[in-house]
Amino acid sequence: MRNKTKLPTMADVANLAGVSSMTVSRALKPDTSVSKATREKIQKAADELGYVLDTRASEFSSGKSGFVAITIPSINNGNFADTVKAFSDGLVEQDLQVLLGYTNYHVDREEQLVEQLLKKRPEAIVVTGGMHTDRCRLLLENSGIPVIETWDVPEKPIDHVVGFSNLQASELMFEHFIAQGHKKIGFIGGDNARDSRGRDRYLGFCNTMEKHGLASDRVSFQELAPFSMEPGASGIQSIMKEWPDTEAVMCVSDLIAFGAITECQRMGMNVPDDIKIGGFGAYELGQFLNPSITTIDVGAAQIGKFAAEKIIELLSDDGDTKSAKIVKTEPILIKRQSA
Amino acid sequence: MRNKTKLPTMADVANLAGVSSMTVSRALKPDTSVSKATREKIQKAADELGYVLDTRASEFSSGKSGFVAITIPSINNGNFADTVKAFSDGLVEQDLQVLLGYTNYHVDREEQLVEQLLKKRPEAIVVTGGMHTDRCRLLLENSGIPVIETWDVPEKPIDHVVGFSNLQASELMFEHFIAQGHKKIGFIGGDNARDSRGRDRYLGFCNTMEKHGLASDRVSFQELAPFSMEPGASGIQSIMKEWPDTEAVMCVSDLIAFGAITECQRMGMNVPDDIKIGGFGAYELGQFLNPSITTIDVGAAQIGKFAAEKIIELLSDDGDTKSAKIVKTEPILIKRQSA
DNA sequence: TGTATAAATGTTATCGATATCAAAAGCAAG
DNA sequence: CTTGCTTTTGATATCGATAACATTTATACA
Repeated sequence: MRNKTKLPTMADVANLAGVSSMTVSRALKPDTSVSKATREKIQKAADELGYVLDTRASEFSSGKSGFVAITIPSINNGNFADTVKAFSDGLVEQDLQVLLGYTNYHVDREEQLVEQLLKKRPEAIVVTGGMHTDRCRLLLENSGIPVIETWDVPEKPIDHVVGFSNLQASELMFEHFIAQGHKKIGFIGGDNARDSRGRDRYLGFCNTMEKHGLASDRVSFQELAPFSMEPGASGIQSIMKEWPDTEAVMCVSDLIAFGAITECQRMGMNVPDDIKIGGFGAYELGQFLNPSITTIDVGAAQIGKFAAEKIIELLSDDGDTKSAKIVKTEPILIKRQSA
Repeated sequence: MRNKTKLPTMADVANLAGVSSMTVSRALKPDTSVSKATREKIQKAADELGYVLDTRASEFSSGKSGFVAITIPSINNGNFADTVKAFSDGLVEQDLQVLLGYTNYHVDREEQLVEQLLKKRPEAIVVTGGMHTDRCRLLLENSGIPVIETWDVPEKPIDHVVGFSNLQASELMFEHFIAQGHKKIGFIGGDNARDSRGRDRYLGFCNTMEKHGLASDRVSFQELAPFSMEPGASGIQSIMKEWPDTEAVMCVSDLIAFGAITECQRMGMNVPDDIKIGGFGAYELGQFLNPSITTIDVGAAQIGKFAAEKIIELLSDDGDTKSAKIVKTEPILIKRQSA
């Protein structure tokens, strides 16, 4: 049955234990001066009433919310999940909880989300990427809390950054293709307007090709920004149809690469003998597929870990923070079978 | 620079706009009686100050927290991510936010998490599975809010349930194997002590085998409960080493099946010609792998959707709720290439 | 034993928004 | 222009915990 009666409050516990509510407040948190006997008495009373602290009141009163916010483009993406996991693991000890929101690769949704999150007065906020609406930027700038942009190195950072250059990262793959003697190279991407990191990877393609005097027209952009596998299949189909002599293709993520490789197999092509396919993100599945996927490891977990460390430092900030505002992680090429 | 000055409050906005803070409060939410002129004046003042509502104060004052809590075993799992996504999509319109926590398949961690979440006074809570510590159960029972257990049909539900029988679901696969004439059938699972849903799938194996007078000893349990692919590879290796004539194996999840299938390929075996491998969960990657993975679709998204609908109904509850306390989804076998 | 100091507990004011009730302003109809 | 109604706005108390300060009790040491 739905219990409509009011939940017990601290005052109820105080009454039952025969102390003041202030003493209850102290007894319920560690490292506060309450005698052992009193603490036990209060704990007993609290248990008896089934008392659970109301953090809404607590947060309101103390002015601290006890959590940090993080926004990611998609919840259903192993890379971002790794970042979030490392991030939250890094904050557990500080008694900081993580409030997670996902933007579905839409800046408008991000703006809405950031506003919602800020209303809850987090102690810091982490966002993915450096592309925001003007209002979102303003909200973040005026929030009065540390802001960390991740997974990218924006030209004009709002505050702190933990990320890497998606452009340089993708160049690693194309240099790898070119070093193997390939010239007819393609790229399968997503919606560049919505996903600036994907766009930068594409720009890495263009740059590298240009640098080596090669054409950069073998490109297929698939609609879906929430990366999944199907666009990889369609993407490779359309590239092979238009440019059947393509030698190597990089996909904007490993999931796309997965779709592309398995589609190649269904079309009777051998990867890597007939065509080389590279991915991005070092997803677990890339290790196990036959052929295993050559990819770029961007250190997704590391980003989360660094962001957590940064936040801990910023929140415990006695005086001025010494560490760099911009922390760069180093993407590396993981050479496997597919390319 | 870190802005240490206090953020503007509603009173500041009221001052600037020349009205009372109560009027500001009303102007900032829809469907409340404020004249158009006043509302615009207030909106202008709020924008000018960069005012963002403090929901901590708001929640505290109104007694409503505006969010619901959900716990899942692992953040890094497409199935649960689907449930969470559908769940949060279903609640967006109600202005209910979702606070997500993951238990890492540990009931102790779940207890801790549930307590943390309840402290924030959610308006409802959704947990995965029916296995809880005694204290966790008690906390949930005394919480005074709707509780929904999902992904399972517990024998003694706490309150509401949206789930399915993992035991019956896995039987579908074994009946499928047996209908094809196979007798030497195996199972690759995880840590049954921690994952009761995995254990039920194993029990489905035992039941079906027994029912048909077949042995159920071809089993490998891998340590990792946060399912990933590697255990599939080790699992199939150990089964094939001990029982080389095994004809069909079901894996406790598609990710395990993925690891098993690709490992078979590396060992030079053909799936499904040499051995049949089934999965569980209908993950996207199973559709694209060659061979595509025969699996059980449990309707992960549907579970989230139903849970959201239930919560909306329960929270808007004028009188007594009419709908069933227990909602069962219907797992189905998806026949593909691997089995 | 008495004084100094530390530890334990209590009192009061307060955080910022909102519920509730009260008052003022706007408006229609006679 | 006045009565009676609706719409809009305001004043005040309040949610439950905690910060800050005040007081009492315990402990140490001369």
